[in-house]
Amino acid sequence: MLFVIAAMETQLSNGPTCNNTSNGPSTITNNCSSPVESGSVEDSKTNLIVNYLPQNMTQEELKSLFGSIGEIESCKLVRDKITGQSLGYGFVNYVDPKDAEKAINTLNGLRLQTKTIKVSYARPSSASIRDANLYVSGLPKTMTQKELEQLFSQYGRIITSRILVDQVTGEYSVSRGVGFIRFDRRVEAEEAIKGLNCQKPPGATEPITVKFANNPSQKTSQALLSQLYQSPNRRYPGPLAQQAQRFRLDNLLNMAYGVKSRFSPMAIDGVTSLAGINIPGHAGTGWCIFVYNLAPDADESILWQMFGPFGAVTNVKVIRDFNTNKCKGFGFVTMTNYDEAAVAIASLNGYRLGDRVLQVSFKTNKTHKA
DNA sequence: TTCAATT
Repeated sequence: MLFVIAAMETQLSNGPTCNNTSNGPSTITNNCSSPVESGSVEDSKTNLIVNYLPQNMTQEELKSLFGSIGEIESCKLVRDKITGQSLGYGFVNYVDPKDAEKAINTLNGLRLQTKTIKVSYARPSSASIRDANLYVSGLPKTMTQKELEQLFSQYGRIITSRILVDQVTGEYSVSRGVGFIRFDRRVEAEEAIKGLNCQKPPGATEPITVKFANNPSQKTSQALLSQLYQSPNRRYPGPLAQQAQRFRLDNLLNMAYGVKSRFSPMAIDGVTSLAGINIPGHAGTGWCIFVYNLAPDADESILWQMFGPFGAVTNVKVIRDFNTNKCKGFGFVTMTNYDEAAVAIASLNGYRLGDRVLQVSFKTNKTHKA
């Protein structure tokens, strides 16, 4: 894979900047790559951490890219211990501190494929900065990243923060009420949990949940396997498939002849985020469907198989217990088109899967319970 | 038995 230097962004004259693009966490506070932040004498002036690297970028390519700035003492792409997959970040240690500074000024914010890389000074490796990452849920949908940081900053220095959003449509995006806060030190994260878990943020009606984040590297083999189903085959025997196929054919005919289905609230689709009105199941770009009464051993593939034949499915999720990894009895499916989602619901609600009768509906806005 | 979420 080649990385085109010509795609380099105009960071050259701007100096160190924070990466506030949508593909990675970012700090609001303007300290994320400034040399001034390294107050400690122990802080290296040559060692850089590079975040948000494209998944397929190799250590050699990382070295090649950063070697264009100056002589590199060492370079390491961090990989998953088991799978060998890149974890999307790495370290580059220069011989000359001036080159490290130059690399920040030149390469921070560089766009590589779908990513915008972040280049900043690495903090000294130590036990105290490990496991300082928090997962926060139940946030008010109106809370901004800045407000999130303000809430947590009383407990320590925030390294990165992020609020997860539904897929961005133009300028608009909707918070999923879930986010991350990485503190400088673990003790700060512990204090934040004590102080904020199960507490209502100012003005909020519901308490938030604050806990240590999962380690992303311990992504289960099950989760990795489920990615193989991102291209589900559409073979699904039985009358259901025929119903689904007939509907798809109807859709094609409608498109060809300009016939508008009696469903299709497409007109509302484009304005929901502007008007702030809530339509069941509607989340930014698709229609979220609640599937209830799944078996404990249900997995993502069954959802792909059931819903795929009805049309464009962008996401499926089986909700599992964190400890047992067994399905908690429900899951979610996101479909792009209202018509297809509506037919899928009409067809699959009451459907017998094994010895269970499924209940399928648009997702409602039942409130978060910690 | 009825609505999550893990950059």
